[in-house]
Amino acid sequence: MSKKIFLSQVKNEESIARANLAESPKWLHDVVSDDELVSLSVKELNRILKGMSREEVVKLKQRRRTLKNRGYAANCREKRISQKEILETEKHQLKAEVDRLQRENDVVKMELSALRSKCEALERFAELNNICIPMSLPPVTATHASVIVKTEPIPHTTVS
Amino acid sequence: MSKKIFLSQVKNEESIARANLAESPKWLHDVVSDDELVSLSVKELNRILKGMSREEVVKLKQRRRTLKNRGYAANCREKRISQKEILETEKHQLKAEVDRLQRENDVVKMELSALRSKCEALERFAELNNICIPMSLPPVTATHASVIVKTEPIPHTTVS
DNA sequence: ATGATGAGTGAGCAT
DNA sequence: ATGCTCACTCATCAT
Repeated sequence: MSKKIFLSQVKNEESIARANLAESPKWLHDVVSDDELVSLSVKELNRILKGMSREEVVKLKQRRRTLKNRGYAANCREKRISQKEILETEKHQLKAEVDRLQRENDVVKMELSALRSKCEALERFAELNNICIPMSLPPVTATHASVIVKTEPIPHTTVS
Repeated sequence: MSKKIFLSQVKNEESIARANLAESPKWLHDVVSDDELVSLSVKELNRILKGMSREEVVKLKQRRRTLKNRGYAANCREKRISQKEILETEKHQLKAEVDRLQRENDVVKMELSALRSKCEALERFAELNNICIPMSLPPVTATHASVIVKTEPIPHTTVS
């Protein structure tokens, strides 16, 4: 799913100082570096923990937890950002789709308008010339949707 | 624009302990509460600062800054959330618009299809009955957009 | 000085 | 134990 970030975390001087002075004595960092400590498996961690005092074990585990948390926080932020980007992408795609449909709609409506005028003109022409159009050809105002009618046989009846 | 949050910030026990012990001695909180301190104007703050030692002034100003920051952070989080909600709302609106246009499109296309069949039938009827249609009534395939184009001028020229 | 934001920390929840 | 997320603090940048 999401890319994991645990290595190469950057700490500013203040943080480093705090970490070194308050959380764990310098020599612990000689045993394992941050990057190592955070990526160790529990088995490997336990091997390193062998021969350490209770307090040392607690300190080291706490440092590991803190480093992990640092990574989790970074993931959390990255996830937040990428989700926002996804939302924006989807939004732009929908916007493009709306524009496309709007344009298509305009075109079809103009075609429809032109064709309707044409059809009405034909009917007026027929009426003026006393041509009787068969019942099977309904007036142009009818809008029952019969899409597949192109091939129907046209009944032709001549009247005057 | 955005609602400001400075009052009623919640701190957990650990934070309170840290604030009390490390950042400012208890008695400073007797002078001004957090809620007061954070909402004071500079003038009012200076009045309180009168008669305090340099160090006390610095401490109090730092506490004020920290409290302000707490509020800024809360605003920041809230802003993040509301912006996400805005994005989602816009997305849903666009989705609804797409659906609406899609439906409208379908309807218009069906009308167009039906009308086109109708028109073709009329012309075939005319041809079968040797009726001569005047030149001013072009064939149904022509689509010069003539009459009731209520939409704005879209830059598309040829359609069929 | 004030406000905003990225990164790091611990608390607390869920698995 | 691990992972996530919230609230907070601090550093840093902009106004």
